[in-house]
Amino acid sequence: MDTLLKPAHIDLPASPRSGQRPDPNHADCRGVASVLSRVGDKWSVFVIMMLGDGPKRFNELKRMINGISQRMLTLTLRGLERDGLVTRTIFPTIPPRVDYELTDLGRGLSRPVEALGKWAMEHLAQIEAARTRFDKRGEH
Amino acid sequence: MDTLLKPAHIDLPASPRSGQRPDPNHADCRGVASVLSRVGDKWSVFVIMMLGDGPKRFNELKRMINGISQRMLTLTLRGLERDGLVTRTIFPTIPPRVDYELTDLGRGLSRPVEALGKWAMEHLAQIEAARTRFDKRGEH
DNA sequence: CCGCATCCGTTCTGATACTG
DNA sequence: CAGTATCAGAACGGATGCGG
Repeated sequence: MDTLLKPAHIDLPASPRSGQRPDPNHADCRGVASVLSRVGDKWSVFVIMMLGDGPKRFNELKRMINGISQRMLTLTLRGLERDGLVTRTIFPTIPPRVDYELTDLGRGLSRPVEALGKWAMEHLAQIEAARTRFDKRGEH
Repeated sequence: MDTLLKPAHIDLPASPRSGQRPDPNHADCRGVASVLSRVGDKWSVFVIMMLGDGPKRFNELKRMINGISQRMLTLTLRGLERDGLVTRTIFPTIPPRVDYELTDLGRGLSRPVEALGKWAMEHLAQIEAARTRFDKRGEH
């Protein structure tokens, strides 16, 4: 079990040398980063959104997201489970069935996440326009 | 200028085979993903937050974030600039001075982002507890 | 049906050194 | 001070095959 499905996450970039003196204001930045990188994870956001509707099965999620590979979905779900954002319920039937559902914590997170998603959809055009403009200028 | 400071971003995972039939509901997921991955970018969130206070200089930002390397800060700022979220103002003085500031678009984004950051800080303890618990069980 | 493990290419990151 | 170039190591991500 050496390589496992390496979650890796980010945990902490490990606080820098002791010689440094970050503003106390930003002392918690590292910790926050580890939470945000879960959210920032491309797939996590989608999974959280999909699960906002209610519990889903593995392949149901896979189908909904559709661009995701099995591996990444497994990894994402594990990460979410690890962080206490989703629960994993196994029904030892044949064939097996596994349901994923948001915890209260996860449901709380889904609100800001959906706000972000909403914003993203509304301003998508503007951003893409800006991107195109920028790229055109850059290609000197 | 071959390797440059490769931005790479994500742009689009490129939509899958045409044989697939994702719910129309998720047709725009890909586009949203490219926006979210900017937000999800560990550093982007911090930069946006820092800039929420007002314009900042390059090294000022570097100092505030403190875990970031010069390279990553440059990359992050470029990406943000590309997306039309921040402006870059150069003062051709000696020594040179460059100010970064949120655009209106960026300021709009900073609201949901800060909500997310706020949530992250408030629930950090719960998440870390869940993580520890999970890891302890995993280390069979 | 659910999910773990391995191979293996691609991408990201940090450290360092060099310009204007 | 602000930024670029380069390189080597780490992490990510997908495809495939196996097992409960």
